[in-house]
Amino acid sequence: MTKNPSLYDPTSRSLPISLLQTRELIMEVVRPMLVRHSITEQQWRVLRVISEDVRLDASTVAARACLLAPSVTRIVRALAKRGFISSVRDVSDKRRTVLQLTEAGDAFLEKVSPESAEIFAKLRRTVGAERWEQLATLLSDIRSDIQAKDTDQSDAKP
Amino acid sequence: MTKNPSLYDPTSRSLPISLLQTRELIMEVVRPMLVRHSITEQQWRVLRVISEDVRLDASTVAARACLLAPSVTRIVRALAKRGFISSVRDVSDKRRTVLQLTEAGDAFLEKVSPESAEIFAKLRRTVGAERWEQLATLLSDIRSDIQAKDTDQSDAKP
DNA sequence: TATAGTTACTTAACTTGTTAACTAATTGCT
DNA sequence: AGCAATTAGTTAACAAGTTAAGTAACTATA
Repeated sequence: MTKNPSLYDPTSRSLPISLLQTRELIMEVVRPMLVRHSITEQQWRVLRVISEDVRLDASTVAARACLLAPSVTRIVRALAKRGFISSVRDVSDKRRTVLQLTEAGDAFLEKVSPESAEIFAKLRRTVGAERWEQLATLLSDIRSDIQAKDTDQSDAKP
Repeated sequence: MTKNPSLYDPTSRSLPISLLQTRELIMEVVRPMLVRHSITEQQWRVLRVISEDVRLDASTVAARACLLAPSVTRIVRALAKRGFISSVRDVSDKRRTVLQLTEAGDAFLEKVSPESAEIFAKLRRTVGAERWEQLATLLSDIRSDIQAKDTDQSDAKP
């Protein structure tokens, strides 16, 4: 043990660990569904992110799905091979890749949707709808705060 | 895009994605410190978890640090090699490995501590102490709820 | 007290993520 | 216009996580 344990938050209150543990607990419930549909967590995230916009470039998808560029390259290849997304070079900026959901990808999302909805509805009931919403809002607000601070120049080097 | 986008939460409110994004944003600030001290995220988690108890077996550490058993085997080997922890076979149950922080491990934690504290103090100010605490509490409560539900037998098969 | 079943951990093979170097395209500067 | 600097994405080498099988130790039961 540490001589001075108070130097750190208990891991149960350390935000990075806590966020991870909580996510893990939720994913334990969700994962069997993803396995049944032969899709990985990361592919699922990418699919969800792409479904939210008409057209999105690979970098944006990477940022929103919390993935690095090389991972996205691989995942995009896998999803395109399966026919769920199309990956086309941007005409106005030929460095960029434009990703779009295909009909098949859309159909897949709609097929999985009821199962997913049920799982999350159950979780939401377990946790309580109010707290569930509270957490979603808190996380979103906190992300804004940190990002705003990251972006501003108040502590940039002179 | 999906024909029926309302089937899913926007990824910005999907709890699994949101938890990941928020953690990632925090870790971006913390990671450089870990790199400076030549320790990986996972090793750091294990060290923190072990420091909280006098003696802990490998399985408990795995659960608390959100790691799988094979990963813990490797990480324990690395941390033991560096002299930060001791890994001894339990005398009363020879299947178990008892992990303990060494003097050197303790010293390491105390060396890194001020840097870590400063980083988190800054983050906490950015986010607001109240919201920071609110999030820690919410996450802890929600974990309890899900775990309680997992453990109870109300929906077990007959 | 055998022994079937379970638990704790390790090892091995495979799959993913990560870092760094590379290509191609675009932008900014002079 | 010309060229350095930046950006988007890929590839390749390596490190980490994951799954499955294996070993050793313990527990419950007949």
